[in-house]
Amino acid sequence: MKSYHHGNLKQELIDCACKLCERDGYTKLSIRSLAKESGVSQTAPYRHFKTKEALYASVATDGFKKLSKACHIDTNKKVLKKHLIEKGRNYIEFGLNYANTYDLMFGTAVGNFAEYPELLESANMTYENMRLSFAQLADDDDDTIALKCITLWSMVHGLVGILRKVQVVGDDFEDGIGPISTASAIADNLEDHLDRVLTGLIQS
Amino acid sequence: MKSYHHGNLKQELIDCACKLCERDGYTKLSIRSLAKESGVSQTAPYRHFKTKEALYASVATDGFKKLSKACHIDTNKKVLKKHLIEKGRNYIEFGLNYANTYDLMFGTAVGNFAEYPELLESANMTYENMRLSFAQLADDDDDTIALKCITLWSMVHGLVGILRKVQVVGDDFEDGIGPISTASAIADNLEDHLDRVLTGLIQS
DNA sequence: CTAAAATGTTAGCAGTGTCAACATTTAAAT
DNA sequence: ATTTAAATGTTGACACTGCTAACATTTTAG
Repeated sequence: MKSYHHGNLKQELIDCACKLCERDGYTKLSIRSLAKESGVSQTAPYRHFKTKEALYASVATDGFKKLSKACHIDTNKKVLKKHLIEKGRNYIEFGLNYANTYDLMFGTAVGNFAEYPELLESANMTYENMRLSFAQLADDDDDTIALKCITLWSMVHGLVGILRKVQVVGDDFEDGIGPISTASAIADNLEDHLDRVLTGLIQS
Repeated sequence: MKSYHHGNLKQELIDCACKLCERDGYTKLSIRSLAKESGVSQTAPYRHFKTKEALYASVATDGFKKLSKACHIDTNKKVLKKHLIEKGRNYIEFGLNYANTYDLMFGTAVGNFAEYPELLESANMTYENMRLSFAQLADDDDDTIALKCITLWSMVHGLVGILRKVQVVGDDFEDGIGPISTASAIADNLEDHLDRVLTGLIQS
C-alpha cells in the first residue's frame, strides 16, 4: 500500500525533469505531467519548487555539474595544452549531445542565477576550473588570463551554437544555414581547430 | 466605423510581435494577447500563421534581416580587415542590444528553418555576406574559407552568449558567472579583441 | 505528548494553443 | 454583372498550463 508521503519526491522530480528536458526540450516540460509521472497530485511539486523556473534551475544545476565533470582538469598536476584541447572537445561534445540541457543552462529560461545559489555555484565551478587550467598554460597577469579565458569559453560555446545551426545538404542552402560539409569538417577535426585557436591565445 | 476585414493584419501582427518579443522575450508572447492588441478576435491570427512557431519564424526572419543589414559589407569594393572588425562589433552589439530577438533567431524556438523559406533565406544571406567578405581577406581555398568563416562566426556568436552570462560584482562570484570586470574589458576593447582573433585566422 | 513544520490533496482561477463551424468580405470566373 | 470560390474574421469549445488557497496527513521538535 502506498503511503501518504512519497519520501523522495524532490529528487525524483529532478531526475525525471532532467530526463524529459533532455528528451523533449525544456519547453515541453510541465509540472503537472511531471507530478503524474511520479504518481503524485498536480500541485505536490510546489512543496519543493516555488515556481517552474526553480525546477529549471535544478535541472540546469545538474547540467553544470555534468559539464564540470566532463571538462574537469586536475590542476594539481601540470596542465598541458593537449589537456585543454581534450577538455575543449569534451565541452563541445557535451553541448551537442546534451543540447536541450545546454539550452537550459545558457538560455534565458532561468533569468537570474543569483536567485538559485546552487546553480550559481555549479556554474562558477565550471568557469573556475577553466580559468585555473588556462592560467597554468598562459604566462600572463590575472586580468589577461581572465580575458583570454572568456575568449576561449566564447569559442567553444559559440561553436556549440553555430554547429547546431549549420546543417545543409551539399552546397545549395536548402535545409539549414551554411554548408554541412564545413560543419562536419570542424567536428571531425575539432582537435586541430582547438589547437589553432588555443595556440593563438597562448602566444599572443 | 470599423470594417470587418482588417486590411493589414499579418504585417501588424508581425510588427507587434517583434516589439513584444524584444521587450519581454518570446516566451511571454501569446497569440491571444497579440490579437487583442490588434483589436481582432482571438483566432484571427491563425488565418496568417498556422502555428505559433510560424509567428516566431516571422519574427526571427525580421531579426536576420536587421542583423544582415547591421553587419553587411559591400563586397564590390575592396574588403579590409578594419571593415570586418567594425562589422564584427556591429554583430555583437546587435546580439546584446536585441538579446531577446537574438534568442529567437539562434535558439530552438523555431525547430527547422527549412519549413520557413523566408527565414532560411534571410539566415543564409547573413552567412553568405560574412563568407564573401572573409574570402576577400584570407587567401585560402573555398573549403578553408568556409571553415574559418564558421570559426569567426562562432567567435562572435559565442561572445554574445557568454558576455550575457558573465556578470558579477567584484571578484567574489555572487551575482553571476565569472568576473564582470573581464566582461567589461572585452566589451570596451572589442576592436582589439576581434583584431587579435581575426589576425590569427587570416595568417594561419 | 503536543505543537509546529513539512508534505500531500482537492478545487478552482485565469490564461494558453488550437480546432471546428460559421459569417462576411474580396477576388475570380463565367 | 452575377455567381462562385477563396480569403479573412468570429464564436464557442477542448484540453492543457502555472499557480493559489484551503484543507488533510504525516513527521519532527520542544
